[in-house]
Amino acid sequence: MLEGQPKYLRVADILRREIAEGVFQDGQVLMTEEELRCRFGVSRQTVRQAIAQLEDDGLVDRRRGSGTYVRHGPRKRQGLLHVGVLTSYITDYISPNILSGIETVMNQHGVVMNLSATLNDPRMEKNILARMTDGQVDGLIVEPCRSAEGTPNADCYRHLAERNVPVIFMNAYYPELKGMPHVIMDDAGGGRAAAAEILKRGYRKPGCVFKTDDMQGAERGRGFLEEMKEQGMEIPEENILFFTTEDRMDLFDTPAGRRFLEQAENPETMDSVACYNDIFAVRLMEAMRKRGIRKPRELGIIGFDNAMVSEMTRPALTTLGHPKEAFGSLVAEKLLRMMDGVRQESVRMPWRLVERDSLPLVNSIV
Amino acid sequence: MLEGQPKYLRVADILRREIAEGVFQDGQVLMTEEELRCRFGVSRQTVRQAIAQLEDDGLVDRRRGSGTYVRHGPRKRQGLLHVGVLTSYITDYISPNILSGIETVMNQHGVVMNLSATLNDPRMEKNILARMTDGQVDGLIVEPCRSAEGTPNADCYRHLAERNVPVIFMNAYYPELKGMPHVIMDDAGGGRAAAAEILKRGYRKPGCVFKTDDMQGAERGRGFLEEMKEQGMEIPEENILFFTTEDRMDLFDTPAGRRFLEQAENPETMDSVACYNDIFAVRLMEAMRKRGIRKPRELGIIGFDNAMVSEMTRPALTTLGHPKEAFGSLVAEKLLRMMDGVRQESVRMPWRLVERDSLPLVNSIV
DNA sequence: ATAAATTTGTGCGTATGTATC
DNA sequence: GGATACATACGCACAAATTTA
Repeated sequence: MLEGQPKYLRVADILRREIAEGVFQDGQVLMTEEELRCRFGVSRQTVRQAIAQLEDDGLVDRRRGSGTYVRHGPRKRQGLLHVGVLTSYITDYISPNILSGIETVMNQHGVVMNLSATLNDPRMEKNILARMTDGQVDGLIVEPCRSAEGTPNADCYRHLAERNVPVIFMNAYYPELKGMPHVIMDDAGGGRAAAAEILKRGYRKPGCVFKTDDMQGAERGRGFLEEMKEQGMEIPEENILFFTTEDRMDLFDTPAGRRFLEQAENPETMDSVACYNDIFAVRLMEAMRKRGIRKPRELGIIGFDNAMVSEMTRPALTTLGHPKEAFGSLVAEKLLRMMDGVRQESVRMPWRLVERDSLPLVNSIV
Repeated sequence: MLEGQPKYLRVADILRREIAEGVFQDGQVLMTEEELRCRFGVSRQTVRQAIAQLEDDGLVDRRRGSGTYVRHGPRKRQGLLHVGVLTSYITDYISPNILSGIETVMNQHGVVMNLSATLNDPRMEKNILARMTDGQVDGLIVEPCRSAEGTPNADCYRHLAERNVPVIFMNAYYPELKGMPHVIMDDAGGGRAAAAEILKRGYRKPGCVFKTDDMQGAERGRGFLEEMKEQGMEIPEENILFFTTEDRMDLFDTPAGRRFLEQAENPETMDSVACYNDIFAVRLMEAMRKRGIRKPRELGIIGFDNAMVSEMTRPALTTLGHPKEAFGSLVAEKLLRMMDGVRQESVRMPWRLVERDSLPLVNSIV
């Protein structure tokens, strides 16, 4: 055979491309085996072998006595609807709360949930998407990985879109995927709110710790610094600590982390810190306590998310509260509506300040 | 064709079974297409169609010019391994803790987790299994539904076994599925421990509330009643409340539940209760408090699982502690070993009494 | 090292079965 | 019932890869 490739694969490729290009309408389509036999000048067996490939890919349905049908849009399943959920982690931090909101709504609607963790790794994301794409789900909720960098998996998402599998993003989104809605927190606004609160409470030497490889961190940091600047507060570079997923485990043991801690030890150079989230707020407290040079109370700290830990630390964390369960429910409900064919707009939810003990008024510090 | 089934499927089934039974050794095996043609008296094409099925299931490898090889042990995948996890609920009660243990281990081994909830409904279970069976996962962790009644989905599990997908059950198991290992708590032993503890602390009018449609509840109840009997304590029927998943939401609003509460209100008829788990222990406390007739402190209560709520109630719950994270990790590790082809034994883990305030010594009651 | 034999892969023709319209 | 279209089944020929003599 010319080209080395067997005939049936070449036929399959041609048909695959034509289907992708929309040559065939959605209803009853694809020529009969007999027609294809004539068109390509091969035997009917070869045509069947080619179509078997397409069927494997979920591109066509063969119905005995009726014909071979092109399947644009999601595979019609008998029985229950299935929804895929991709998060960075399943049982970490506030994920269980968000998932609980999603699960509740899905259960109410009798929809099966299928949950996988990406560990914030785009390769993992690709791998899971590949299976989801294989006609496995009727809808998809995704928490992006390293959203500040865009995604190498845009093709996978476009592929889902081509099959009419609705996708909604939560907590962040990939800017290159225009058509897909998202539900996020107002991260830039949260950063501004944190800055405003720090200044309102009388702090004059603020610092901050923000993650830079996801959209949430980048936006929170941007908002924070902009608000500070607009209110006339210049923050020296040494008081700013940026980090990425890589050093999330031992941030305050890195050179940059240690330099930051030294700044934070001295009340003359730093009197308050806005932290990417409650985990890092707690880690900062621990690191300060371990060094034992300043009492934690002497450094004002504000976190993000209002995670469980924020209630349990001493002093209890002042933080911007993430709606968690309500957030998850909203995402789930929007996805269900999309699965009903109703277009959904993106949503940016506001933060709510949760005042506890870690960011006291300046003159109340002992 | 006789039997309605096409020949190629029947040939495939026979071969599948023989592979499962180990008729073929692992190295070079499976007879050649020509031999199979003679053996089954069908054409070579039909044999090839049958073998194509097995190949789809990942049971055999075909190598041109060489032969068709049986693949015992897990399917070699390109890319990552995928593990399916089926639990009753994802975010309820102690599930997140168990899942966290599983997730940690899976992440350490670079295995993708795929999580679905059955809502304790065998139909849901079947639905999810059907997709998992479709060559989607390399291993499966299952928390059974209504395990006391056996399962209508035994076929699905056998189907998985035939395809060399290892399955491990947790918290309970289906007795009809002999070959598959499980990791469970020693529920009967826990029931006995609860009974012994109640008597040791001087209670003389015990009652109990147990679920009957899952193995855990049935075993806990059995152990409890047996231990009581062996220690010479007869429990009147009115002090025993059995229930099923259906009335889990409003147990103490059912006729039987209300009768039980009336018994519990009177110190002469009941002075202590062993509860199926911590949720029902808390519900019982609430129901008693709502009726307002006795102070909760006057009724000794012991729960199961050491869930988060058990620390937060007043009085804090005395309970038998479930290892949760360690339990999940153990399950995950065993499954991974099974995926490496190492047979695993079932495990029954012991309970550990967590003494708090809800089951005080009798003479210390005010 | 080469040739021959073996084994799976590809391709075609034909006949018949069965579901759908 | 008849026409149509996919499903199953068989036989044959040759190609390509591997193993064996």
